[in-house]
Amino acid sequence: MTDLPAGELPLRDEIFQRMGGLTPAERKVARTLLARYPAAGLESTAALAAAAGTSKPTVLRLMTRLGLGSYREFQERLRAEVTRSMSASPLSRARARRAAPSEDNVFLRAVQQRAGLVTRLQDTVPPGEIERAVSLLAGRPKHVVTSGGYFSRLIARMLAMQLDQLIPNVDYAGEPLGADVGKYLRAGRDSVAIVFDLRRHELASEQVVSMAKASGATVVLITDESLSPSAEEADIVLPVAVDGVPFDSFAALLVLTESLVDAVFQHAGEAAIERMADWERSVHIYRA
Amino acid sequence: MTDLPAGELPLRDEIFQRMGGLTPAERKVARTLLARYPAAGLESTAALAAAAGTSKPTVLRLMTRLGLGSYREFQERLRAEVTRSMSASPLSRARARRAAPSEDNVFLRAVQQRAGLVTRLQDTVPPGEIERAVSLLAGRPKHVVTSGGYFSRLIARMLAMQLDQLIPNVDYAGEPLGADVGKYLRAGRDSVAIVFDLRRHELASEQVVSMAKASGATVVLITDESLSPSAEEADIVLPVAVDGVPFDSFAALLVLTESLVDAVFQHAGEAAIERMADWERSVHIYRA
DNA sequence: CGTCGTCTGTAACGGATGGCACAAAACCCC
DNA sequence: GGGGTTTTGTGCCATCCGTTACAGACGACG
Repeated sequence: MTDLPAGELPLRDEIFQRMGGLTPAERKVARTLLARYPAAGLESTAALAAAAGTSKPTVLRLMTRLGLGSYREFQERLRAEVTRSMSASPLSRARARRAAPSEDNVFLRAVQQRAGLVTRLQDTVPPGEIERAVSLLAGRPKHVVTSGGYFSRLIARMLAMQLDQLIPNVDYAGEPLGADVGKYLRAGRDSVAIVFDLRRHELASEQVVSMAKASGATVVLITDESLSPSAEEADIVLPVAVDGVPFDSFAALLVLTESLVDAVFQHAGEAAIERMADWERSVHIYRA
Repeated sequence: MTDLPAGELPLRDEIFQRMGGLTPAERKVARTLLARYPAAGLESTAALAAAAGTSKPTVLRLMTRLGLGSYREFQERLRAEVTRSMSASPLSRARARRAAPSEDNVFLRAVQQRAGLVTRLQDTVPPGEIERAVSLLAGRPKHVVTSGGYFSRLIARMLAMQLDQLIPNVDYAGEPLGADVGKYLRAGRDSVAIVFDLRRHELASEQVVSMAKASGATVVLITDESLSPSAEEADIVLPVAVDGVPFDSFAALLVLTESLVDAVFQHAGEAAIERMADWERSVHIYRA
């Protein structure tokens, strides 16, 4: 009963998986489709295009590329999928109750919740997007800058420190619109700007992204699942789950950046190892 | 479970309940709506009318009678409901992952490894130690200072920022042996010093712990499983798993601190909420 | 049987929709 | 740097949409 026709994944997964082989504008559509699933796909082409920041034909081209026939066919499949998923919903209600092991230990509950966020990372970040980010960073960019919002800047800083061990010319911009503006103006065609912008999106991040784009840099945006407004301008978007009660958590964010660095290391090989050796030699910390 | 705005039942229940007060033709529409929910409602008025064996205007009259404004409004509500319901059930995801091309993905391996570290947190940190740490911080200490090593200072800083939202007089000491030494000398009998010292333990951390102890502060040490040398002097020791290849990970460390903050918040109650409100009021970040 | 009120379908209208051809723009590779 | 290719947006059309006005159908009650 839960079986689908052979080869027919749920649309969400189909899109998720094939994101790598899309053109940039198509990818923007795919992103908003996943971010607001399935509502975004049940609206009109015009509405979807507007939400994604592109045009109607791009939406239609996405459909043809995914091998779904017309947009109407796509919507029909979506509706069928939704109906199937909702008629099975009494089940999911039971799951939800079981998933909440009502332990009165506040701390452990917080830990488990965050462990869940980390696990979800495999679902929120499209593999294709990661791959692109990794080869971008491992492909000897001339210059890499990171920056973030009020809290997320700390993760940005950590990313910069870790990345700096692997590749040259990595900078952290604490005040991208102030004292550190030069680090962005220096950016050129193969620079990379990594921008963090999480929930309660800050106005400044949009300006930073625009500035980076304007100077020709490739922009990697790391944001929450609701997608920062800057997502429209960014070249690569890595969405991350951060929601928790009462506080949002950076757990998945940190794991994402660490794993990104890890992957870059594996990908860059020789050069990275050499640089790490240099690093170890010149930066000396007094050990116990 | 899923709490809705007051008075807003799921549309399905709303229709079901008010079926009695409908005209026969309207009831036919309602029936097909319920029979093929929600797909039938996401199609056009013409399609729905045809499926129900009536005419378009009847469909529209149903909407007005149910107090939903236009048909488009109705569809919008339906879409929102569907989205909410589907984002709560990450049921189908596992399939997609299994079906994915089995490139032994470096990134995913890194993520999973870190997820493991977070899970192990429940075993590495003694519950009693956590409990003591929490009641220490929630017990209105006069003063709290955090500091860390070369990398871990970033986590220390984050902890300070988060804690600062809950309790007064929280400081981060970037250079505990340099410019920020005053923050430690100020410490008294009920001050708390939180020190991070991870693998490749740094000499400086021992000095910091000694200094804090000397001035009467209670010392909380957060360290890796092999235990920092400073563990001997510390009052509370929270061990955390950090080991990974090729790099150690701060994932569990961050989760520990966040969850600690979470627990302190739950424990401190009223006072913390009040302080958070103040914080929210005075610190304003420009949002998008 | 006629009249009233309610219920329902037909017809028509403006606006929005999905789809398409075509030209501009961006990109890439010699 | 420039030729060729890919990618993307604009303008347009036929169609379908949601909505409204209107008139016929039905039933109740005098």
